[in-house]
Amino acid sequence: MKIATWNVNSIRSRLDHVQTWLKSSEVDLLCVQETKVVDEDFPRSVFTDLGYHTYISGQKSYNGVALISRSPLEAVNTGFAAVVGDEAADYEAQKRVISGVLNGVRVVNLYVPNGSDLSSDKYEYKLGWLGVLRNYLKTLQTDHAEILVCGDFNIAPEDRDIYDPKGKETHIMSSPPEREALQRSIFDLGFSDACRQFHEDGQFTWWDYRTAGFQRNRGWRIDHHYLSEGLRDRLQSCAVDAEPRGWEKPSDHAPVVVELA
DNA sequence: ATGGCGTTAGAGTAACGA
Repeated sequence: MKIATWNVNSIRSRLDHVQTWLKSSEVDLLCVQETKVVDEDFPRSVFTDLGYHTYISGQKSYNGVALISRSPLEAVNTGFAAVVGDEAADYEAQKRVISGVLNGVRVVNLYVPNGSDLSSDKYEYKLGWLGVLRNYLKTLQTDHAEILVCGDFNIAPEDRDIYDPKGKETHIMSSPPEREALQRSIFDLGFSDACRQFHEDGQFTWWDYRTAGFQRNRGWRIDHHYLSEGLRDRLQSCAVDAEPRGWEKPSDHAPVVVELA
């Protein structure tokens, strides 16, 4: 089965791209971030007409996540609080988490806060959010042997995931505290980076709209698939599809696809 | 050093993203 993650930067602005890409990529499940739309305005029928089941958690203007699946998903839930309860109360307003079970695999679709810059309140929010993520995933692990955590993490795990890492220790998405939080919330729980099973470097997933970032391949790898131990042996491929980034009026992110046996 | 581009909201800019 093929599972993709893609930050579309507004599902309504990217509707044509998402439809076109769904048809050509033939993924079983597409995990979308930054839908930027309240649930009642989500363009559901477009995907229903294409034969997909849609599960959404959105809000006005910002954030928003969705699961678009060929088969119905089981046990879908949204937000951290559905799993960890009151501890996540401060993080429920922003819609950044949706999860469902496909063929026995619990798939978690995340839109990790950006953080703005290191002196911002949003940076503290990002680190706090990642702390709750750890408990959320630990709790899921008690019920599910096989978990895939994917999404826009807004963190480049290592310097080789940035086109030019010079000076990036004070930069959002690559500062040491963010990387340490990723270590605690993902790698310390036994998850592994699907991309690293196939690629040593490159594989950028985001290029800045400004300064012709894509044309000059000034990219960052910040969208990821993380696999529980049992899924590692089933991983057939992990690849960025940079093509839609070159289309007219693109999202600034490209989709990343994993194939599991 | 700053802003650069794109989206949303909503009517001129401002917030936000990364």
